[in-house]
Amino acid sequence: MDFGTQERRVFNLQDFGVKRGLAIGHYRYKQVKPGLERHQHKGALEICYCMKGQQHYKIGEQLYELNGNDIFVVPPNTVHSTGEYPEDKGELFWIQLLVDSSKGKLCNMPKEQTEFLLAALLDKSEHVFKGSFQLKFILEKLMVQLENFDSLLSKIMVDQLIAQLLLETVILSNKPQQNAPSVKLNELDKFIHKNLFRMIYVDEMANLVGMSVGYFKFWFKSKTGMPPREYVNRLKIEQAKLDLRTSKRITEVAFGLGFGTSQYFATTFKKFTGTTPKSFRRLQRE
DNA sequence: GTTCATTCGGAGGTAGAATG
DNA sequence: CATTCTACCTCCGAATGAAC
Repeated sequence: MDFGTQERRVFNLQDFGVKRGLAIGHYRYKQVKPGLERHQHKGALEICYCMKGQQHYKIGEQLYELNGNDIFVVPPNTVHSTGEYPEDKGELFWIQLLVDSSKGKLCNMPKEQTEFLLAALLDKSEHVFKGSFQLKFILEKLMVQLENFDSLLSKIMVDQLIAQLLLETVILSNKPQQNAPSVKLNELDKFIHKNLFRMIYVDEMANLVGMSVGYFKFWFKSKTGMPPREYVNRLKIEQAKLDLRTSKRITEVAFGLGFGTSQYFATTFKKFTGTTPKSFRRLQRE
């Protein structure tokens, strides 16, 4: 049941009789992993559902940034990678579907419905758009079914869930994107940058925008896709990368960003970058 | 001396439901 | 939309020790 405890899993959809499917996968990393090399999926489009944290994709020279609750579609036969970025801390699902209609039906849907859905997705490829709670629900259910696949009932469920998933994804892709950055979020950003050198508590941020702490956390996550604390730490680590290019000692950099100890700074740094401050500095100098 | 991995308890943060 | 409550859990920071 708790597939979330495993950090990464991939299912081959062919094994489950989904003729138009290649693979479906899920990861939940507590710290970054090495990035993905340039690769492509022959005849298959890939949909990525970034649930938590952040993820970058690069197609050609174009870089795409996904935050929590974002969806991204990679067209078939398109070379893509995570660029210079790692596979980031966070949670992500992906599914690969064959576009060639001669491979059979997709989830037992009538042909024209399948082609309609896939065409709609291809149309939105290389665009980032917002997901929904419903999607997470479907994806988790799907993974549980694949994990405990035992009967015809499972097969029916899997087909149903994939169909639901695609339908929901297409509906979301057509929704107008309200990505006007909120005024409150801008203020917060300024506040955080100004106070990057010290500890920043969540209740301070909540006060700043005039919300209760409890609601603030919910609101913040719905806007940025990550909890307040993580957002602050990401910014601190970005600043740390700059500071490490100077001749400051690592301990100084740590204290300068409000970390209580250099040890804790090192672990946090590694969580978001994949390397420790010392080796990061060494790499920069080479 | 400096940096960082490991371990561990408590503080603070998070998710989710119930409610106005 | 905003608030409060609560059970759970992660993260922070101190201590220790190893590697350089």
